[in-house]
Order: sequence, then C-alpha cells, then structure tokens
Amino acid sequence: MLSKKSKYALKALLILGREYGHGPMLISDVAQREAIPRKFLELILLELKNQGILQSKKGKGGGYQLGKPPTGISVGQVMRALEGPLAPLPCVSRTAYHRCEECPDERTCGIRLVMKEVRDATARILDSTTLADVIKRVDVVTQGKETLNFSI
Amino acid sequence: MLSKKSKYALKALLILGREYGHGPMLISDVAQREAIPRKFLELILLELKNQGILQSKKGKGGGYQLGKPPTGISVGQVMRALEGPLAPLPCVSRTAYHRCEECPDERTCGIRLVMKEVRDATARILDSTTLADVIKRVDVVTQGKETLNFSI
DNA sequence: CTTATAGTCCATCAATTCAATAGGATAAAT
DNA sequence: ATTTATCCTATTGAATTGATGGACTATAAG
Repeated sequence: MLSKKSKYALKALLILGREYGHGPMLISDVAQREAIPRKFLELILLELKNQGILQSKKGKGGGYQLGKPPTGISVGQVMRALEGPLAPLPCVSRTAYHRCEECPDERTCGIRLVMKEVRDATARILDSTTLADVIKRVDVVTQGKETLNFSI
Repeated sequence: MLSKKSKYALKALLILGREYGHGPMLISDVAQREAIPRKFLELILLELKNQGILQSKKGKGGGYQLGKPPTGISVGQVMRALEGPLAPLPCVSRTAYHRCEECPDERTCGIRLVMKEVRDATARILDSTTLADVIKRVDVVTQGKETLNFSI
C-alpha cells in the first residue's frame, strides 16, 4: 500500500505542477488545498527538495516550485525518492540492487523470477508517467465530467 | 517490499508444491530446508490453512500439504491471503475495494489513475502465475545451469 | 488407554516504521 | 530590525514486523 507520505507528496507535486511557471507557492497553501497536515508536508517537501525534485526560496515571496517542468518528473522518480526502490525484492531492483541475504542461489530462485516481472511492469508504468501526464489525464476526465453535467 | 512472511510462505508453498501427492510434510522439515524460524513458519502455515490454501493433519504421520494441486494455486492468491489486496490504494482494489477517506472525488484523482494501472499490471502477473508455473520455470533454469556445467 | 507425535492457539517481545507534532535555526525581503 | 518562510532536529504514540514460549488438542500406534 502506498504510504500517506507518498500520497501527500504526489498530491502536492500535482498542484505545483499546475502552478509551474507562476513562481513559488507556500507550503501552507498546498497543505490547505489538499488537507495535508502542514508540518508533515514540510518534511516531505524538504525531502523532495534534497532529492532534487523541488526548488525552494526562503523569506517573503518564497515557497516551493518544481525543479524541472512537470514533463520532466516521473511518478517513479518521486516514489523512489521517498520510498526507495520500486522492486518488491532488493535482488530485482535495477536502481538499488543488492542480493537477499537468505537466498542461497539467486539464479534459481522462483520468487525472484516472478517478482522481477512485477518490478519491470511497475517500473514501466511509473517511469513513463510524468506529472504532466497525470495532470493532463485528470483534465480530460474533469472536462468530460463537466460536459456531461452541462448536457443534462 | 515483500515481507519476510510472504517470502517464507512462498518458499514453503513451492516445497509443498514439489511434494504434492506424496502425503503431508512436517513443519520442521520445511523450516529446516529453507532456514525459516520454525515457530514463525508455524503461524504462517496455519494462516494459509485457514485461508483454504493448505490442508493439515495432526498427530503421527501428520503435517501440511497443498489443498489443491500446484496448478490451482496462484501467487496472487497467496499474497492476498497474507498481505491483503495487491492494489497500492484501496480505491483501485478489485477484491477489496473501498474508497480513500481523504479523497474528495475518486473519478478525478490522478494518483488513482496511475495506481490503477499498477494494480492491473501486478494482478495480471501474479494471478496468472501458479505455483506449478514457478516450479517449472525454476526447473528449466536449474536444468540449463547443470547442463552448462556438464558441458564445460 | 497410554504415550508419543504434531498441529492449534494465545500471549508476549523487541525493533522498526509510520504519521504527526514541536520548536528553534537560518535565510531573505521590506 | 522585523517579518516571513523554509530548514533542521528531536520527540511522540500507534501500528506493524519478525520472532519466541508455552499450554492445549487431535491422532496414530502400541
């Protein structure tokens, strides 16, 4: 299950993605808009900044903004930054491989064979989906919904 | 990351899968073969039994065996039995759907859109892979390895 | 019917992780 | 200098994870 931390992070990044190009945004504003505990969000955004995903500015007129355009930040990148490797086993991670201590022979481990497939499928999706993609898809759905409401 | 519980469970089930048709096997034997803490494995096998995946017999000549042939037990089924839904969000689970409390509108949630893809991809793999499939794949690899060693 | 065998069940444990909060330090703008 | 806002460290309570101990129950064999 996705942690609240990651959920909050993605929500925040989607907001900052929509705001991209309009200067920095306050933690408090993001927190309020998404009903995220302010102090908790502070930690999350700080971490994302230290991972190079966000930029920040202190003092008046300060706040947070994306470090790159939303087309350049993938969901996979965000989740790895906060939760570590996407892979269900360390021995099938591409970005953070290390062997399972208890595994006598990696090549003949059946669990590994299956989990490798899962990790590849997951990475294929999350690494190819950018914040911009998500925003666009939400807009399409939202648009569709509103049109539907109007037509009633 | 896969919990040790699930890892132990799958290892045990793969052993029991190979042994299928030869009567019950002792917890202690399974534990020893895979270097799993005996008491911990006891809990796991009991849970798998209560979930209908395993059968047990008490007393002398007793032990555990698969409740169905290894072709009839999928990895997805095992993981759901022990860890709950495969889905990264409750709102994208098919087998255990319930909405995210904090989500104002499910239809327009971008995170949901992405995570639904992940859950579908994961479920497609894990639900279509049976214990028998895993065993067979391991045998193919093992066979290949041994042949390779012989040919040197 | 007694005994050895082997799973069942309950309770507890330490260590870690998760979610959240608190408060002072630091940097920047007016 | 003061206000604003992020930065950083520490702490907390609750839940989860991984593991262990011991008493109880069912069964087969003698």
